[in-house]
Amino acid sequence: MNIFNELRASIHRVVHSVFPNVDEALLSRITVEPPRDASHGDMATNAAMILSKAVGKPPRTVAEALLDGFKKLPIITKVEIAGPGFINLTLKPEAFKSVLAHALQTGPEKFGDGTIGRGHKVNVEYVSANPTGPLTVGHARGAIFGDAVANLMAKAGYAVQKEYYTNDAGKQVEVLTDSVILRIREAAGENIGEIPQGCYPGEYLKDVAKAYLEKHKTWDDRKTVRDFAIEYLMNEIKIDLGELGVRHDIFISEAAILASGAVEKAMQQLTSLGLIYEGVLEAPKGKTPEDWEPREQTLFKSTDFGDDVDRPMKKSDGSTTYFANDIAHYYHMHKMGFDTLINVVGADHGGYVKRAKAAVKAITQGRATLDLPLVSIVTVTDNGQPVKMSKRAGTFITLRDMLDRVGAGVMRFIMLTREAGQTLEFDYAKVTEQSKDNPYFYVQYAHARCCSVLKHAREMFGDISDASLAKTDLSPLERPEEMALIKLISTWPRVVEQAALAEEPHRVAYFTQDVAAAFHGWWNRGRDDATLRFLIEGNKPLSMARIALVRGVALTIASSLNVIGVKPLDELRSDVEMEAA
RNA sequence: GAUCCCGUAGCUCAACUGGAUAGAGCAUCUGCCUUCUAAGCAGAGGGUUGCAGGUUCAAGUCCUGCCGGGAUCGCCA
Repeated sequence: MNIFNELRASIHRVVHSVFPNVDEALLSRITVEPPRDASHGDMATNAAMILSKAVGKPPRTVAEALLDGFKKLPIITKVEIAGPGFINLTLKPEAFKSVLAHALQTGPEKFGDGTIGRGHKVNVEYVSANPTGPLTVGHARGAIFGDAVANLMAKAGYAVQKEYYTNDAGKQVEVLTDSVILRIREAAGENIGEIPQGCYPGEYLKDVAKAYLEKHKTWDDRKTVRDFAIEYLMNEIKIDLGELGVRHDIFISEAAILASGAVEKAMQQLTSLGLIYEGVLEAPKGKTPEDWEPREQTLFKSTDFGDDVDRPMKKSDGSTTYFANDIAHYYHMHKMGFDTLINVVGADHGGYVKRAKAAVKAITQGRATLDLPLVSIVTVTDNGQPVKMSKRAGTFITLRDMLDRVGAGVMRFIMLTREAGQTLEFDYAKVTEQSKDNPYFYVQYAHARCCSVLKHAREMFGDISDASLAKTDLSPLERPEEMALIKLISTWPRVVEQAALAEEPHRVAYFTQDVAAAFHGWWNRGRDDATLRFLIEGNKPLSMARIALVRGVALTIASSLNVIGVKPLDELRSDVEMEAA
């Protein structure tokens, strides 16, 4: 139930009846949104300004013409023309209250569910870290972001698949194999001296070696070592992700893609489209690599699709480049029925975006689109001081370190309080502080307060199940604080839609804070003004209506936390770990 | 040299993909609160949105050119 969309449809109907000649394209530019300034009413539409040119009249005149039609809409009580030609609409309070009733009926799981996705299949690929070591906090941010985007799109009505693409082929796993063999020899008593340059120095590989020796006697077969190491490390990765609450639907292996001949098929497809040729690339200008020499190689004509230079498909040793393999992978996903592909990558992949998008466009002949949201780095501090890196892992702070320190809930929430493209400072002291300055705590506190009120309410009035609250008469709710909350709650379905379209889960985190802030504000008013308390003895109708609203706040917070992947807490006590999950 | 990301209050960040007077929190200042709804409350000041042009009814948002920070630049993914 999304009153914004409903009202938008009504307004489009009115516009169409007044100006029958207006075409669909123009109509689609007409928006209905809540104005920033609440004194401008509940909703504002730009219809008159959009239509002005096509109709050939100034905006305010167009607005006049639309006025009567808007006034006749049943949920509208007031229509005003304002500013350059905005039409401000005031809605009946019942319109918003019906959303609250609907929320109580549907519950936290379903409230806010949208239909814009129309069951369209979307593949979201994220994390996809190489199985060469433990996940870092950087991976954690990508994992959390990707997971939230996937949840968000699923809630907006898309059929979402969460994918982990395992880069288990290529040079890095060979380096891994060398490094593990070294550690195995070390574990077997050999003196290996310093870890040579180019090998992974991390001590976690000692564990791999030890586990290997428990199962195998020799290590002269590289494939056995490699397969063992990959499986071992992938398993570790899955354990970490599991504790973070991230569970992928599907793991696709690069080695399997290669073995299946998918790369050859993709190459054939591109060749038949006339997009593969043998040629020589120019050296990059400015900074020429020292060992640069012109070389003829197999190139993909990505410049036809918006890229800056054509890209090589084969390495000098004849094997395919990672880019060629990725194209095969994307093509594979497309053939599995996904024509919206989202691939969450680190900000260091910025230079990769154009060519990847070009490739998908080319090989699917425009039938599929690829989005590559870039996730920036995380700097970890404790009280402003840089946090030491884990020795075990080598040079990174691991996801595990952070998980042990603050828990999954804090990580998931805090990492979504910043736009993905912005670097994020994550301060251990700040994010675990129990004060209103910590957004995680602030939101959980609001939810816990709601639960506390509901507990008292149950003692006072008995049955306050969602089913019975959904039938409660909400007409006693008329204070500004109450209406503000009701209106805020009713925007949740719209937030889901907008955030999903923009692929920006941070908006959900902000929304959650807005709801919490409004609720805390209402609560605080009750300290000074006893008539604003939730449970008023001797006034059951008002109390019940307020209980319904409190429950509505709680389930809206729960619903939005659900998208973020955070478990809402029913109570906070200082002697209890904030992280209950 | 090229490409991409970023630049908003003293600080950390928002701003509903072009809407009205650019908003929160922290910090600062001024009041209030000895309560049972602990982890405070209410209010105030604070801005040429890096700079300069352009597009239009309307620009933090789109285009062009600069300035500054970061990332990347054939055989790592």
